[in-house]
Amino acid sequence: MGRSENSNTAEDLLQLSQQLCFALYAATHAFNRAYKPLLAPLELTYPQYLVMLVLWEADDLTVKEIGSRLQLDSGTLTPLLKRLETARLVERVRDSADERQVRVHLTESGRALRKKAEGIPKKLAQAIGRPIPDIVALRQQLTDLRARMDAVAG
Amino acid sequence: MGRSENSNTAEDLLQLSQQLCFALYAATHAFNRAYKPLLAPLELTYPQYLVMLVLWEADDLTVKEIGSRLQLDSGTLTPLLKRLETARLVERVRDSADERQVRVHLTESGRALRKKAEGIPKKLAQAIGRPIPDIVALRQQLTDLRARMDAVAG
DNA sequence: CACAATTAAATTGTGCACAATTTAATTTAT
DNA sequence: ATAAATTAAATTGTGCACAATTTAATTGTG
Repeated sequence: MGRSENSNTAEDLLQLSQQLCFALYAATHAFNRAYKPLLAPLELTYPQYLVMLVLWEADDLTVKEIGSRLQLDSGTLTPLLKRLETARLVERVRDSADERQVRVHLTESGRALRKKAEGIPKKLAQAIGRPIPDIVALRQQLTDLRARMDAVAG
Repeated sequence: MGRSENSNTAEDLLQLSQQLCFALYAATHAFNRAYKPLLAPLELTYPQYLVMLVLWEADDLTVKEIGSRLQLDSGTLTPLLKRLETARLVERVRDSADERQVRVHLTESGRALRKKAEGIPKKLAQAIGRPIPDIVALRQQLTDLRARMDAVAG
């Protein structure tokens, strides 16, 4: 109000970036809530689902390799992978060639779960309810944003 | 590859929406990592910072009111607010008119902290490093997305 | 008025996320 | 070959996030 479009003050700028952070934070939580009922039949949490997606794409990875794909460290992954092992979806075995590494591979039921998971993204896409190009563009913007943030935070 | 732009199969669509979810998830975590060093001097976590932003905008709110602004429930807020109280940034008092409610208000040092926080969004905006209209557009898209997700998940 | 239903916080329990440290194996540079 | 440095997981501890339950106060209804 009373300020032209081309004279963004420092305050405007600050406020805007705050809103972006909060919008991101809120959208992520809303997404997680939307995923919950879709993942419930598989008895997976969203982070567990991400790990399964990674393994469905490339099986038999080390904890480190899974971590680099999802930007998570062993402090997060070790207990998560133990839960997946307890659920008989994966097995964790020390690499005999390099005993520091633990290789994670799918069990038969881990591979079988993929079938049950196939319907999920479609339902979620319906929930998003936007044209494909919009989804692509938004995804790309978020990926760029992440790259910038990573560059800042290391 | 070998598929025209206008023939998105069900699989494409599924894959795309998966990527959007993951991009959102990854961008949020990258944001949190970028915030950490900026919030460290204030000794606040990002969720604590969000609560302080809410209170700086409108002081003396009930736990419920804070929760509706941030989409968080008492299970999350009660321990967080107790930590802010321990840090002497807020005080929690039962409402004498309705003893079920707890009103949260800033202390003098809670109000004073705002000065130290003022520099943060600017640094973050620099980290984002994009033109204002792009930030506005992205924020709007995320807000819309959240609204759709909330509509689905209740 | 009494009592059922509702509401606001708090509590309990599970599961990330991440910093910091520890343990053990491997690599590198003497 | 051996000591130092590096690497991969695991562990420890803090702080969300959220479902489910509990407690206590208030409101609504017969």
